[in-house]
Amino acid sequence: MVKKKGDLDYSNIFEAVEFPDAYKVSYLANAIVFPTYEDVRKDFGLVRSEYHLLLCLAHYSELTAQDVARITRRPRNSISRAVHRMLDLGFLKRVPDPSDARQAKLRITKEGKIMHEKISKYLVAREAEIFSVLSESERTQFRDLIRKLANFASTLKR
Amino acid sequence: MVKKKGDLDYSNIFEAVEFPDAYKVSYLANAIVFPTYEDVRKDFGLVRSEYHLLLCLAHYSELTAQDVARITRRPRNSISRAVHRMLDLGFLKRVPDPSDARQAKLRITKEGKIMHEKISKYLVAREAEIFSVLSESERTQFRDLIRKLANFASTLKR
DNA sequence: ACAATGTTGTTCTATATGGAACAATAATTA
DNA sequence: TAATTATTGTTCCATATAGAACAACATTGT
Repeated sequence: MVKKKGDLDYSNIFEAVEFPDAYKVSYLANAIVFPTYEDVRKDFGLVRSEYHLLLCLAHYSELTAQDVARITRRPRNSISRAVHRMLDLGFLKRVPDPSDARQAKLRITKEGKIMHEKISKYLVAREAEIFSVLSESERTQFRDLIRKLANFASTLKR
Repeated sequence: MVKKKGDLDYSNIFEAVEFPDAYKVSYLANAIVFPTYEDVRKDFGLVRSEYHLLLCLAHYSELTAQDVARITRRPRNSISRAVHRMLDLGFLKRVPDPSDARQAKLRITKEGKIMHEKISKYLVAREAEIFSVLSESERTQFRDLIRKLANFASTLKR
């Protein structure tokens, strides 16, 4: 019996690696999160920062670019670039802040909301697919744990 | 009492978003995984694909570039580039496969192992820091759940 | 045996990315 | 008030990234 290519068990490394939990989070990022951003880019024409901007402004009525950078933990310049593109696309509007001339308040437009809903629908379906492997109670457990981790991560210095 | 900048609760979005679990996985990737790759680049001089290569070959004695791409879910060309740089750096050696002239078997060198151990040590400490927010039993729970998700993700078509 | 199809590793190219430096403005401190 | 320090948003730049096409070779099917 000849050893075929597919016989190599690629998932051994999940347990062998010295930091197995962090590795699997990283693996999920590579296997799911980033391909998903790529899908959004291909299907909806928005890159990661642009979508993040839309997402934030769909949930907070008014934010500065800096706020978005903090919320999403992305670099300011990426968000800055994204703001310009989203303004051009008509998904955002921007008004200077009279009380602080350095910054400008961003709001989502009607068109932006529509785009956000389309993308959300896709991402909700994708989430359902990924988490279908967990039972209801497992999913509840996971939700609690990932919440703790995310909340903790949000307190780390940048 | 004036509302200060820091008062905005940036983590509201964790619960408000339409796909809260997937969002938090993505957030962890942005907040932790990718900054960690960045640290590795700055402190050890290896980019993501290069480190992945080292990691895989520290755990599997012999792999092709394609194997590494599959294991890590990264594009082949990224791995290809990484292979050349790692050969130059003396962290890898490569021997053509006599039974298949298309491919070559990769192995880690002594120097590569030393580098891998240094990086691992850093990553183990980082993992400990991140997961310190969970109790022992929570961590066990999380390990089981993330294992299921990662194993499932590894079955998804690329 | 031969054609069609698939696989491996590579180069080329276009784009996304984030650090660094910057100007404008605001906040803090002497 | 004046000087220093911090913040915002921006541009510039160097690099990481992944798709696409490719040549070489292997496999499959007829």
